[in-house]
Amino acid sequence: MYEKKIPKDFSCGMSITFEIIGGKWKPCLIDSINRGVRRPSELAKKHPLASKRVLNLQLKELEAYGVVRKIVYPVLPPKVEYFLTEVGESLLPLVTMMENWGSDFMDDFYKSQENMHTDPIVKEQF
Amino acid sequence: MYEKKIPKDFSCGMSITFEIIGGKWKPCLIDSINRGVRRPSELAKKHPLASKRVLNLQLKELEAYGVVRKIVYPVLPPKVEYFLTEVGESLLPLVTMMENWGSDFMDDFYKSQENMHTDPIVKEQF
DNA sequence: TTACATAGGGATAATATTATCCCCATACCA
DNA sequence: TGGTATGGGGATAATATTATCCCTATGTAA
Repeated sequence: MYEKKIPKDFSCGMSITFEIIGGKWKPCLIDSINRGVRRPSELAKKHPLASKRVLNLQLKELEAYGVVRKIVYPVLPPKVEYFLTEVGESLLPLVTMMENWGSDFMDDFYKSQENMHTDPIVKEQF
Repeated sequence: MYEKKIPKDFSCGMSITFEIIGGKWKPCLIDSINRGVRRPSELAKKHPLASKRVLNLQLKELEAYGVVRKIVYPVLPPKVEYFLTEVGESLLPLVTMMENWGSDFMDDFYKSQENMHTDPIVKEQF
């Protein structure tokens, strides 16, 4: 965490939603925790492309916003588990919908990447 | 546009969805265009907090991905209109859902910002 | 002793995104 | 001539986000 210098405008719902799930790995974390992957080490194995550092940071934010709850067992070696709160569960339909839309759009997406520079339509008459 | 150096991983739908609507003003633009605000100058007036520069950039990306279609009328002063494509319209339920979720969560959100540093739960017995 | 597993975070570098400012072109109007 | 409206973008600065590396702590097992 560091101090933000550009004040964020949270007047519309969209900006809040993005603040909550806008991190690179947050939706993945929510999904994984929901599927029963609860411990940090397990989450790290599940997302090898993400550094542990970032996963920790994003879990911390999710916890701060009440999306996940963290349970620390006072044992050694340490044991920690994350669970979705009610708020976190209420995000699941949204996360699912975003995942599904992206999957459906995937084919078009790759095509649009090929011809990235198409000319705009110019209407000659109107 | 500039060359990205960290290759993005578009293997899951979520990452694609974020690529499409992940910009700061993209959901706002999609929503506004859907509501009939089609011309760049109108969009700029509707979103005074955004610089025209960024709006242009994000409109360009939306166009490149086939979310909006740009129509240029060859007149002076210039006239341009943006419309949602089918793909763009298919995003509307998602955008609406994100907006609604954020609005519903808004109260909790402000509370969670007040006590941002809560202690994690420590289970003494398990 | 050494290594391992576990969870966490400091310090810094790299990259990505957005903000700011200022310029272009052109028809019209006063 | 000078100002206005319109759409667009270059150059650069500021900020935000993520990546990399490496260190802490501790009980257990080899």
